[in-house]
Amino acid sequence: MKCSIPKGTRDFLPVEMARRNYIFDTIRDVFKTFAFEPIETPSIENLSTLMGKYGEEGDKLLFKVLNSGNFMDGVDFSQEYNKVAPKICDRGLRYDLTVPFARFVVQHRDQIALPFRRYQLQPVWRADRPQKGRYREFYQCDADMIGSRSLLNELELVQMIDAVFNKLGIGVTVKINNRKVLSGIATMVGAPDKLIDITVAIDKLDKIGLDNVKGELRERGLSDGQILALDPVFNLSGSTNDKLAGLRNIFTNNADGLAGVEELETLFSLINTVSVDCNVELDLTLARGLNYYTGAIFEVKAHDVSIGSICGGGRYDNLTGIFGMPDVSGVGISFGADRIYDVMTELNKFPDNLGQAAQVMFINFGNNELPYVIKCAAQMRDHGISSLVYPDAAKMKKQMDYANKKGVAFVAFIGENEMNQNNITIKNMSSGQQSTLSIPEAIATIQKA
RNA sequence: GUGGGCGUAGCUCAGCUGGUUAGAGUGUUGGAUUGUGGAUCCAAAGGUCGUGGGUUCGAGCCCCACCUCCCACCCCA
Repeated sequence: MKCSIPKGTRDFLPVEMARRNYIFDTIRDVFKTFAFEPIETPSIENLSTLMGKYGEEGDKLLFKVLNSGNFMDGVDFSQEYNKVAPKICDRGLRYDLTVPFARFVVQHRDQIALPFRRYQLQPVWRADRPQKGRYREFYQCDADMIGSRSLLNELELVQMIDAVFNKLGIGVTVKINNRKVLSGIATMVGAPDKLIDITVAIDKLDKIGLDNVKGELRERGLSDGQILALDPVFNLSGSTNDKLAGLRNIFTNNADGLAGVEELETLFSLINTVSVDCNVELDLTLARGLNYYTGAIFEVKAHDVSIGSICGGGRYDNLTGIFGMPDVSGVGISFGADRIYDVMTELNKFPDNLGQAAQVMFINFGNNELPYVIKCAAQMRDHGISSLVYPDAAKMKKQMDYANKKGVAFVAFIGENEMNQNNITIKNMSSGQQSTLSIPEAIATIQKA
């Protein structure tokens, strides 16, 4: 039988786990220092919780879970797939952590104090076609604050992004935009209903160029006049302040747009009051497809690596409203641990002392010495030293070879001599040095190494 | 969902314009070496050449279909 795992999923070897945990630990530490508390939610949610939150594309990418039992009874299978699916699938795998979090807040509103800040490190699933940096199962590391409209929250998210990538040693640019500015633009050209179409097209500006963007806008149903009306936006240039000032002029009498500009002005002036090492820039072409965003939107790109964004997020004013708890605004970011892993691999940024199965391995000479060996190993473990007793009295070469491959720091020899004199011989595997010591001395030596 | 590329040993790959018994390196196992690893040498095991069909006297190689993985678009972490 040929064994394999489903498309877009991966196994992780011990080395990989050590590196992944290094990323998770780094992110978790930053979240904790910003006073976020952990929660978890189930892998499967009711499909009704998930559907319609991520746009048409997102609905297609949801993994749906087939009902159990006689789910085919009374279902008309001659209908289209998207009509049949909701009837035979009541549940689906979560697509992100933000929507389940909104559901969580509504459901547990009596047990949490607003404003509430939580972090959550869990896998999500998308039925995308896999490719570089895109998996069907991947981890998101989310931090969200809910129940506060203060832009201080946005500032702290930027500081957290800065802290995480600083610790990991990755150079990044944080791009910031505001959905209200985008909808202001849509209103300005007289196509508020085309907000998504306009943003998706504008998003591609740096990739396909102005002419192609205009072509795409035309395809998406904007008139030539409307496209022409966008020119003042495309012509904005200069510093962040210049662009924001330009937008103010464009947005006279455009309440939505002006509100967005004001938020951006406030956020950028806040950012200027703190010290941030990474690049932070205003990017008016940043759109982000998830259609629950209503205010600030963030996206983080790694320098020197061509991969999608490694972190993203934004403010959502009414996500809980869908579940029956209106007027609770939230804002959050999500770190893509798997992409960060890929970036760090490509840039060779992992520390090389990560992960070690055992600090000391006891050579197995046979049943005579074994009771003493077991006692020694127990003492080592009591002192927090990870210890391994080779399970079989195999040939010395084989045992040494194994210790070498495992990368254990010390090998312990306990034969007749050592046992009789209550000693232990330990060998440092990287230096090759070897000495016979009392057990407390050996413990001290290993702990020092 | 659309387009492109790949598929030969556990892994990385070679295999000539189609020719008889499919190779190397690495890894695995055993030995040289009975209380000492990384090096070297020897030996062994390991393949329905992605799957199915077709062309041919003859297919790993040519043709068709399907599958997989990779890459790009789309979208996004």
